[in-house]
Amino acid sequence: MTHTYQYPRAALTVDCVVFGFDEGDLKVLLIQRDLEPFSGKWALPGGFVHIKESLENAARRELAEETGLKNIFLEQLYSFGAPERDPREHIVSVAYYALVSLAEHRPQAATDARQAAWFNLDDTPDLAFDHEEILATAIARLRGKVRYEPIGFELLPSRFTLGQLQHLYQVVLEEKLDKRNFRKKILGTGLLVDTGEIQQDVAHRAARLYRFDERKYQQLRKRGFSFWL
Amino acid sequence: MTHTYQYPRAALTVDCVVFGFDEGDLKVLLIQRDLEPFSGKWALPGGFVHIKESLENAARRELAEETGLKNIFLEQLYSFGAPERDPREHIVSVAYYALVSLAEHRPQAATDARQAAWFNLDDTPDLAFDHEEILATAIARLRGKVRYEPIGFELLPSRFTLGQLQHLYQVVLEEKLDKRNFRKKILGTGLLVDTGEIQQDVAHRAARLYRFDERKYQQLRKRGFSFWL
DNA sequence: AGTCATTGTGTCTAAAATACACTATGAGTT
DNA sequence: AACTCATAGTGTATTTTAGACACAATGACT
Repeated sequence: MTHTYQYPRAALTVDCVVFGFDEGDLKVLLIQRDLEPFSGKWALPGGFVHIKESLENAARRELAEETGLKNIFLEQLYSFGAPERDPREHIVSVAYYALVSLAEHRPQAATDARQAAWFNLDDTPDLAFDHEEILATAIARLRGKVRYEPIGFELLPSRFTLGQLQHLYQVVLEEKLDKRNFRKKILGTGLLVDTGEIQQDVAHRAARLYRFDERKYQQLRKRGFSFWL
Repeated sequence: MTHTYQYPRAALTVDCVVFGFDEGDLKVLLIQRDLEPFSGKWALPGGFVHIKESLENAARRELAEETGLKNIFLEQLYSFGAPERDPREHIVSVAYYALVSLAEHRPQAATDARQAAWFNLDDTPDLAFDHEEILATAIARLRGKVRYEPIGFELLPSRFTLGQLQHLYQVVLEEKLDKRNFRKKILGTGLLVDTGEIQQDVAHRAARLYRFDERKYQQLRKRGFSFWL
């Protein structure tokens, strides 16, 4: 069955930049294309938006189909519509970015045949289409946003140590932070709750585990509080 | 002539939230629709994206056609794609926001037959489609961005007084600012150049006219400087 | 000469950011 | 048992930045 319109229409896709954090490095999830164009090249997970499907739903559906990831933090990034961005025809892509904790969303066996793999951010292969530009835009957004919204927690397991949190911020912001000042500031927000538990199986003094108090953050935010780092 | 595709496609539009500032108030430019759906209702200027046209070009073309505005500050805002946002069919809209100085882009005789008018932000009519949501998103973006990027200048004439600038910030941020502290901070950035001229035709002491030093800002920005207010 | 609206200017105080170094813990090694 | 190693955990003094605050200067208009 075919569909006919009076004027030509661009096709519409979604692409997702999935960031993962894993004791040490910030990574991005890529899939290897098995179809033309750019068959064999690495690309961001994504695909065509179905008719009568919201953009965010399309992004979540494609993520689930191509990478198995569900119920994760996902936010719209930017829309890319340069006419020559796809060699076939004019395809407009609405990009999203997602944050996951690698500890809680394990090795990502792609549910579908395509190969999916995590790449260190400073060691990514050449990407298909304009996906390098999309990735660069996503990195810039993550760096900018992590300072004034508590989204960094999405990259950590639900219980984490202050050391892990500081390390995450150092990797994302690409700058060294002072331990005492960092702890003072982050605990000063009152948004971290000491779970009473401590780290297990580490070859050094075990640290306390904290969790982020989402409820409290939402309450404070309504009253004009803003998160800063 | 018609165009046929294997799968149904959503249509693609752009919509523009044009903010104008005029000695006193922040306004938004709306047009009155002359076609169904929502004929007679006010709406954001915008229209269908042509095939092989970039999104930003489409926004600039529609702005020129519907409002006569050209060569203005324009930035992508967000994409709206809820399936029921247009009663006819699934139409995805990429929204942009624009900033103009009303002093330099005068009363806006719409070039095309449609009526265009500036509305005070706290006195806007009911809008067609989901344009109220788009407008709210644009206001939030403007408020957020004005603090850490020097985009406020786009709303003023190229030469302006510190009083006008302070007033603009007060209106956008909806808070009162201390005159001496404001001047100290804004002059402290080194990004304002005293043109040596002074205001004409005012019924009180005439103020110095400044201009924003765009070149210097771009240089500083490369070296990691960030604008704060 | 006086009124009016707005410009333009400096200091003191409070708050926040930054710099900085040692002891504590517990696993692993000898 | 003693030692090494890696990381956790803690406080103060200094510098920087933000915020409060009041009055004289200008120039058009009456």
